[in-house]
Amino acid sequence: MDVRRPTMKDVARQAGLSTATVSRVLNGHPNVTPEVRTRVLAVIEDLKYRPSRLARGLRTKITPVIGLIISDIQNFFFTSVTRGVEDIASRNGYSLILCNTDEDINRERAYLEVMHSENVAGIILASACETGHDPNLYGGQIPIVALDRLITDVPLDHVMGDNVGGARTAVKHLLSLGHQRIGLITSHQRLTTGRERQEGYEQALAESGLPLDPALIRRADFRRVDDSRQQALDLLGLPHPPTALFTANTLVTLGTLTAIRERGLCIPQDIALVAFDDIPWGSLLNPPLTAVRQPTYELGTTAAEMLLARIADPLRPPTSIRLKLQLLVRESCGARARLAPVGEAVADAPDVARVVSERR
Amino acid sequence: MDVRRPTMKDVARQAGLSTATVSRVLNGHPNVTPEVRTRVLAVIEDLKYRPSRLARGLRTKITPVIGLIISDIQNFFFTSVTRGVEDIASRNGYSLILCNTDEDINRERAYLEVMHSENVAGIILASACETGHDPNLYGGQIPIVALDRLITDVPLDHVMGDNVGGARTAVKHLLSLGHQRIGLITSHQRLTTGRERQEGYEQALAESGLPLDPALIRRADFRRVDDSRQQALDLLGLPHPPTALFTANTLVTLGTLTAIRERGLCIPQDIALVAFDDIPWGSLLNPPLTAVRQPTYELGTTAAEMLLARIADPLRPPTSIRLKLQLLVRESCGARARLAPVGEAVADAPDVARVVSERR
DNA sequence: ATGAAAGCGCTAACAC
DNA sequence: GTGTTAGCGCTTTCAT
Repeated sequence: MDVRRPTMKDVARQAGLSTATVSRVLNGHPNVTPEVRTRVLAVIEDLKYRPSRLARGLRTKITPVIGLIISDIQNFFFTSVTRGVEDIASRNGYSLILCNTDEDINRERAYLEVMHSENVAGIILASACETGHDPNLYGGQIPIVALDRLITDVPLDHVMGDNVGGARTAVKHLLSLGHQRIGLITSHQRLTTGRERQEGYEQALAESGLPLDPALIRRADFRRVDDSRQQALDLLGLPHPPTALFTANTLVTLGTLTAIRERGLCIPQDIALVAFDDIPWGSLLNPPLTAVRQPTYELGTTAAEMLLARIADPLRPPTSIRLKLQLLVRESCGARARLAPVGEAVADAPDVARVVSERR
Repeated sequence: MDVRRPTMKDVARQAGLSTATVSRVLNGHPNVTPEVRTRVLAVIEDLKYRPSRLARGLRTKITPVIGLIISDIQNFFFTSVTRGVEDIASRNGYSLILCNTDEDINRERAYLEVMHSENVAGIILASACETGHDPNLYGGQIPIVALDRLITDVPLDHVMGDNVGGARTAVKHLLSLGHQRIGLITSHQRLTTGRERQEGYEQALAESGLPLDPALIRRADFRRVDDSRQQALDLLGLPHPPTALFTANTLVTLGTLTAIRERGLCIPQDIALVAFDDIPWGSLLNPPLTAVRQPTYELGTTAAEMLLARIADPLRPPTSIRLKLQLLVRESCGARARLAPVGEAVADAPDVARVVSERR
């Protein structure tokens, strides 16, 4: 048994042709007799020949692979985005290398190095930080689309949600419910997402003429659920505690819910909550979670399409897309959830979508 | 501005050496003067040179990449496994290509083709089916470790949880609570996981001398949450409905919980539930979820280590590892959760671990 | 329409 | 210790 994988040479020999012709068949070149073409195909089938991407990539300098670098593979936001990216990629003949940095800038760099040396066609990147990027690694000849997080020190294409608008709507919802003291638990300010969501929070308060109480704004290390929990406990333990909470990302929401539960508080009687980012189990919580939902899958497809466009035309000017978010109001008693559009209004969006929810 | 990436030749020229020497430096070869070594390194730094993995791979026939093929990237089970794989991989200088088949055997094949032609060092695979694998694709020269799901038609290494034992313990727990009519909602039987968990269910009943009521066993298309929901509704609507439910995987659990909620039933008063596979939000549900927990991260690290071992020694006999599972009993009132070891007892496992849980 | 041959960037004998 | 050289498997002129 021959342990060696068959090469193009083997195919050529067995078909009594040259490797050039085999290559032409493989690449759908016009100048090939149908007769020859079928013969080559037969031999390929027979030998179970599979072209080496390595060799091809080395020669052509292009590989049909795109890289996706995310910071938390456990986060529903990113896995959902990934599916979007993947669908567009595979539909266009690209395969996907997915890498998880765990919010570690060094791992991010390492993976970028890998992708450079693998010569991938393009990269979609949710960077662990906003600035401090080596232009050589990030601004090189390989196209990069920044996902979810703004990168300000290198000119790139961007795809992200309308964080400010989403946060503003979330807080306005709480305001409309009559809350006057609304706490914010967010992440550190290294990431634009955290800052933008805080911006939305502040805008909403300002628009209602409410003062900003710094004591109600907390930052948690958003990788450590326990830290969010602690911040929430602090907030709830204040002499004059907030009546509502806005949590700026999934991990913070998790920690906050844990804290609320520990304190034996009930939502919404004791404390109201609106979360940024929906979660798969949101409707099963008690009460079901009200959240600003990002169009995660579309974020993924959009980023992938943008990357493909840039691969096709490296010279097009950098573009930036903000996707509209929706506030998903789940009502525990009303047997329904309301979907309210959010952020920069877009004409073609439904004003209110209604989905039947669970009884309780 | 030179758009071309610098090559080894460029480095060699600028350093006044041959490419062979540069290569030696890069690969930590002994026969290099320290003086030369530092000079080369300086030039590399200066030129921002990065070796091409493509060329290297083509030449050496090995690439420091391992592939992980999973069937559902949205599933916590797999993302957690992925982190385990990733940690071991990167610790050993490998990068990870992650591919998502969406339970589609054709996508699985396509990705395997990709990995073959990328010449990856090895593959960890959660296959979409038990049999029907092309030995050419699955039994070729590239090492494969089967993860989570048994592959019976090709001899491979296996790493998976003790499904039978886990399911048996789950059902025994329900029996110990006094339940006599226990429903099972599982997946189709194409996958060994579903069959094995049913096996455990049946064993537990048999050991208690209870009859098997086929009406209480339901199969759902486990990709469609709504199907599980429907099966659960059916079960709950029976003239003589079960008093407890055992759900065999996460998606089924999701559908079942939705159904229970729709029916306005309360756990555990109206219906008891034990799930196979824990979920991140399990402790936030009301009541918190009792589940058989798989050691997901360890499943990943174990599979990766097994793969590395096989890469190092392709001739070692195929081995199969079953990891022990634990029943995680979360009690809503008792302010604590109990961890009971499950499956083939292993001596060094703690008998009972206690974690403080939330008040309610 | 097909073949010969060069070369992509790297490694590994083999010389010296 | 360092250089020379021959490929790895493929694509792509340039001939024919």
